Amino acid sequence: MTRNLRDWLGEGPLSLELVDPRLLQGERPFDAQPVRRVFRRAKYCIVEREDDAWVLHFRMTGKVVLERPGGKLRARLLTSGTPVHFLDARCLGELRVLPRADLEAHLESKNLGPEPFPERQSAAWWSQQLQGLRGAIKPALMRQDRIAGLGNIAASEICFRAGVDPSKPVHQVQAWERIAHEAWSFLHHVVDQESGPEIHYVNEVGSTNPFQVYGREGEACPRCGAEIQRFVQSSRSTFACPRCQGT
DNA sequence: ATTCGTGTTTCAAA
DNA sequence: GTTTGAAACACGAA
Repeated sequence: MTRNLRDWLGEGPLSLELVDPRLLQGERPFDAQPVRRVFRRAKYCIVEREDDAWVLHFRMTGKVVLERPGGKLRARLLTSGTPVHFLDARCLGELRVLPRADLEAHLESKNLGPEPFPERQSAAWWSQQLQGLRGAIKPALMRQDRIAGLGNIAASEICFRAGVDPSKPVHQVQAWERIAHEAWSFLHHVVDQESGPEIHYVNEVGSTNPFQVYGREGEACPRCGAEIQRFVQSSRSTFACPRCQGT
């Protein structure tokens, strides 16, 4: 979505049409200012204008699209060309606007760990980033302050691809080499595959599930055919193959 | 008709 | 310091 936004916004003047006032926090960016930069940090998408910075978070159901097929419209990003629509079914997404000078401090305050993507990180790096955590590996992979950007789906998928039991305590994990490889491989695969004018979430009507275990409770494991299990860790659904991952 | 669960983060409490 | 649970929200499915 960040890449799309970069393409769609270009470098010309940008302003905001606010539809749902709850979306916006901070300043009210209704003037038009040229776009300087669009980039991603963890799950935040940042649009820098001449004087301010917009920090977008899509939470679980937010998205930006050019055409508006349906869904709850929360704002429009207005350029000299086609407007960009911020859709958000559950209305948990947010847009924070702050002076550009404050951006660095703002991101700093989030305590985000380093990025596992797009550069490939080593087994030692993964092991080191999660070092000292008491709990299970799957929730640990979602710790934004240790490694930024992995969410509930990625954590399940990476454990599956690496053949690691999501419940295994971090300190007992040996398969860091496989985790490092599969994490990178999954992220590239999913970004590649999900690229396009609109991101489709798994739960949306008419979308097909592109994942190997996530959302596939009761279905056959793509590798061994055993039934995929669902269970809860840290109040989030985990999906895993009991045979491949030894759960 | 309620309750549940939901690609997340943050804050309080254990 | 670390981990867990609830809340913010809307809505289809159970």
